[in-house]
Amino acid sequence: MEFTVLLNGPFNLGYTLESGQVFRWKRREGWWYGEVAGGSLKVRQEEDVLRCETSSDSLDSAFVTRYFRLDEDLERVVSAVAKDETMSRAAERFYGLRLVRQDRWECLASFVLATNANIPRIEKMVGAICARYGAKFQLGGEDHYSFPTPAAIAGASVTDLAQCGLGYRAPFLRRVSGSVSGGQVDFAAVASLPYDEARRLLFSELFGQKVLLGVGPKVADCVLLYSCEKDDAFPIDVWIVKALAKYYPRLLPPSFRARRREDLRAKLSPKDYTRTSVSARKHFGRYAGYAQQLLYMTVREAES
DNA sequence: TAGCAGGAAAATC
DNA sequence: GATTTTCCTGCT
Repeated sequence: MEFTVLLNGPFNLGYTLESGQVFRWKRREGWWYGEVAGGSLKVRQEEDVLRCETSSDSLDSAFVTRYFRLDEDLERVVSAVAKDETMSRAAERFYGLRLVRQDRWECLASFVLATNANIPRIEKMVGAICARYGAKFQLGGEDHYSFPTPAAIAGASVTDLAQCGLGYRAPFLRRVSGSVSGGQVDFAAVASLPYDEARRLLFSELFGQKVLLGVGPKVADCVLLYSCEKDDAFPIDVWIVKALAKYYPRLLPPSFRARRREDLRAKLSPKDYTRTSVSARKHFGRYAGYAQQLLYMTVREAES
């Protein structure tokens, strides 16, 4: 199916897909190709129009609008976030960057794999589990694979999963898949609750065991921000630590700053993660997640 | 609560 | 080509 979506607010497809929120999009000859919702979506931006081609009728303009959150007022977000020099420059430099609304299960599984990895590596791992456990479909003479269902991964052996280059992540992914396919994760409830309660739900325990083993504060924040519309979630990865140290040192705990002066590789302890999260969310406000995304882009560009 | 293992690939030197 | 780093979490 071919169609166009008329943009009635700021949007930049490239910034949005290159900001590390999604792992199944590739740019080729001016087009972006992504596997979403069990099908394929081919998109390019022509100023204020998105030109789309999709593999199924369910991937329509309503889906695209929903996925890219095009019905939301980005100007309002920008004006709320661009309160100082750093943020207004970032908002201008990466104007049109949006958070997407991706599939919750896919987002959870992807970020469980994201520990101790970089983006090319994550894309490789995700691609491998899709090719092995996803449903195959054809488009444009090519094979494509949908993201596997939780049951498909839960039914695999850890050894088989490890074959996809997951390493120590394989048992975590399988456990998480089992919890999700077993109905122990109520994503709808997570999405409906405010940040703190939603977060608690992701950390809930059953028989004294975490339901989602392998999901710590960072992964939880990513799931809340990228798939549950918690725009005030503020995931803190190594890049955000760099950005905060550079532009907002006062948001980092003094003790951590001291340690980091000794060793630039110093990592946030769980306690420091919480402290930083609280101060950053307070500082950046209800759209802290957008601020985080802009900081990420800014510091990545500055370091490259 | 601090330190460390985990595991493979990318980035860096 | 070797070393370091990489969108971290769990365990001791």
